[in-house]
Amino acid sequence: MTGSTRGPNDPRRRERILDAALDVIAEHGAIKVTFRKIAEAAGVPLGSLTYYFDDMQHLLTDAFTRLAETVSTRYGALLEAARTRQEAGEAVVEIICGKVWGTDRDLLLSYELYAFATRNPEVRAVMRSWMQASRDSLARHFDPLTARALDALVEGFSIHNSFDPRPTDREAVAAVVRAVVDRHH
Amino acid sequence: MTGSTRGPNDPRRRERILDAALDVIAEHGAIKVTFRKIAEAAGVPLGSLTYYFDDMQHLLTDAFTRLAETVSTRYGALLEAARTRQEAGEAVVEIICGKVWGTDRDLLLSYELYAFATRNPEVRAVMRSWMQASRDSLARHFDPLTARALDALVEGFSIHNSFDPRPTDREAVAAVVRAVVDRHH
Amino acid sequence: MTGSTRGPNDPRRRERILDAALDVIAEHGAIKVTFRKIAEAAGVPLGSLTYYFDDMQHLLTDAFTRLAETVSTRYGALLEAARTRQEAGEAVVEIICGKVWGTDRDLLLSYELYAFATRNPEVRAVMRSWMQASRDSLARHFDPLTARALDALVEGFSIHNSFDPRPTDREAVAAVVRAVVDRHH
Amino acid sequence: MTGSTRGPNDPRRRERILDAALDVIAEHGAIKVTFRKIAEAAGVPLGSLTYYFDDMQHLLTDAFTRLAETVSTRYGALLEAARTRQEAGEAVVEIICGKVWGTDRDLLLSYELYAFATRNPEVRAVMRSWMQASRDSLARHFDPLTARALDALVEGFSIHNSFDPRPTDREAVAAVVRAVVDRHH
DNA sequence: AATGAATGAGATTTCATTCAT
DNA sequence: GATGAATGAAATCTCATTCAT
Repeated sequence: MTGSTRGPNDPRRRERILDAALDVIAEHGAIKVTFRKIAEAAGVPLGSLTYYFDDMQHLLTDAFTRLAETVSTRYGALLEAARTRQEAGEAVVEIICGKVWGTDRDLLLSYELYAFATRNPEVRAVMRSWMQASRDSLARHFDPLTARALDALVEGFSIHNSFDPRPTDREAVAAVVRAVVDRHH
Repeated sequence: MTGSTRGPNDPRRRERILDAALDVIAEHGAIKVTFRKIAEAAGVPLGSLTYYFDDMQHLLTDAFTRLAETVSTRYGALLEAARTRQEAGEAVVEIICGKVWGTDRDLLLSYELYAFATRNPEVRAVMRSWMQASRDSLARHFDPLTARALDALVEGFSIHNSFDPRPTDREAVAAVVRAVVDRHH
Repeated sequence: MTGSTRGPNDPRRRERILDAALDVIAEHGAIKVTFRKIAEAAGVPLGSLTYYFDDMQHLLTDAFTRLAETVSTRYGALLEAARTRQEAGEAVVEIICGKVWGTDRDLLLSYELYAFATRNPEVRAVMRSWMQASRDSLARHFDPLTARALDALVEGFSIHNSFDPRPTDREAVAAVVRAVVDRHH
Repeated sequence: MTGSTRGPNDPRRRERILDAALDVIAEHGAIKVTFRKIAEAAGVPLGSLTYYFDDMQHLLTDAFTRLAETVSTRYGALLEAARTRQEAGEAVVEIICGKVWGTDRDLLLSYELYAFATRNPEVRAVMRSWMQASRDSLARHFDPLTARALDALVEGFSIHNSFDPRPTDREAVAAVVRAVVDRHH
């Protein structure tokens, strides 16, 4: 009996439940999440959900919090790695056009997250931290307004591209980013 | 004999139900929509919901379609009204900072809309028309890429501002818009 | 405007509704009959059902009555046509093995009929007339008990054959019928 | 602590529900079965019906399967008990005229069963086993065709007698059975 | 006479949550 | 600590029937 992945003493179970919840939301939509579906997706007994989480509201809060933190971390890592303005600008383009955030799954989940956060102060706070963190990262290379503008571009282009049958390509996105970055000149 | 509340003469009932559905979503979130809440909000008997709509899925599809069309129309009107590049740029700023779209209600509904559209081809198609229409309006004054960039800015700034305790102010937004608009100079 | 098959002044509409009701029962089972399905099958407006019939109970009563009469007539015609004991015996075999009654549809409907008749004195009376009529026909060639026995054989073999992957064939049935007919010898 | 009416210890509940379902069908007809009536008859909470059975269709399938098995067992027991041709013939008469199967309740249920089985392969299979089993029992004393003929007589006489104000009496039935049994002589 | 839009009553079904073990 | 059988409350949905036209 090695450290099994289930049964009593399963330290990762809580996290697996949250990930499963996000999977279920991604697959069926928050509108159709049920305990049963989450339990099944997580491979845990039904009863353990209400054992770990007081109720669905708390479970979703934690799940969306986890999502925001995960995405924020990935997003931040790319920006932090940039050493120059040039690299920072390229990182922004990469975030928009690459698969950093632009995964269909993550984007879809972010819509659900925004909707949920609007009604949930706790999650809203996490989102704000994320927003602040990404701006701070950008602010190491750009002035505050440019940081905000780039952040807005990431958001807007990502969403529109995901619905667009002919998304704005990397070259074009880069041109817009350059214009915003060089706007004082 | 004014429009009675009963009998076969209530031509606007269908629309009233859809508006009520959006109200309920705005108030409680799509995650908590129920027929009962919608019926109450619309002031119609419960049974009439499934008389007008095959099931909840169809009702929501029609409601979100209506939302997309409404918002698109309002959005488009502002852009169409612009006679010069200058005015078009100001319209973009107005859309971001004014109450055209930025209503908390509409913004919140748009998150739910995006989430719903991701799973619903019919609604997705309406969203694409909307996106195309707003780009076409902008394209009367700007080149295609600038149109896309402005559209992305509207989306991104609106969302971020709605979550931001200290939103980017009108002056700052205008500066960014100018940079994008004048990016060739 | 020739004598159209629908619209006002449609003398056959009542019968078409009853036939449609039987079709619906045959297709979905009495357990799932609805006014809407019947109206659709009959090609008549929904409202005409309750115009012609007080309620579902009455409609079904009339439909099953019609069924019993139809089947009884067809059944009786074959027996009446027989001129000799020999022919009467052959008619019985034909009823069992041919498609006189043994249609899957009619047999299925007869189960529903029996179930319905058990609770409905009016329909039960029709069924009794039918039973009496077929015995009377048989009694022109056979003594009363033989008539009853043949009637029972028709019932029993028809039912069992319909469920039997390898039904009793015509030759075998004929042998049994002969044994019953000739039982005094 | 006897078997309590609540909590996880009610091993016979599933069967009680099925019996209650048959009771309700016998009383009101399959056409009017509802979860509520069954739950009341079984003395269980409404929610437990869909806990034990996916939906009404499954519940009825199981109930009719149970019916077919019960009746088949009782029917079979009488035939198995027969030691001689003579006794087997008497058992057949007893089945027709006695209260083995001829109960109004069981007969009525069998009409509903036949109707249901026609649409339900699972139940149809159970019915076939039953038919086969009773023929096999008879075949221990009679040739295969005689077995089929007796089986048909049981079916036919039982049904007709149940609708007949003056049913065929035991003596008469016995005479017919004898004729079939002795048909080679 | 005939219709079909409309609805209320009730059906099925779902599911978060409880709680005995 | 952990479970899953069980249930009540409420959801969705169906449909016979009514009734204005």
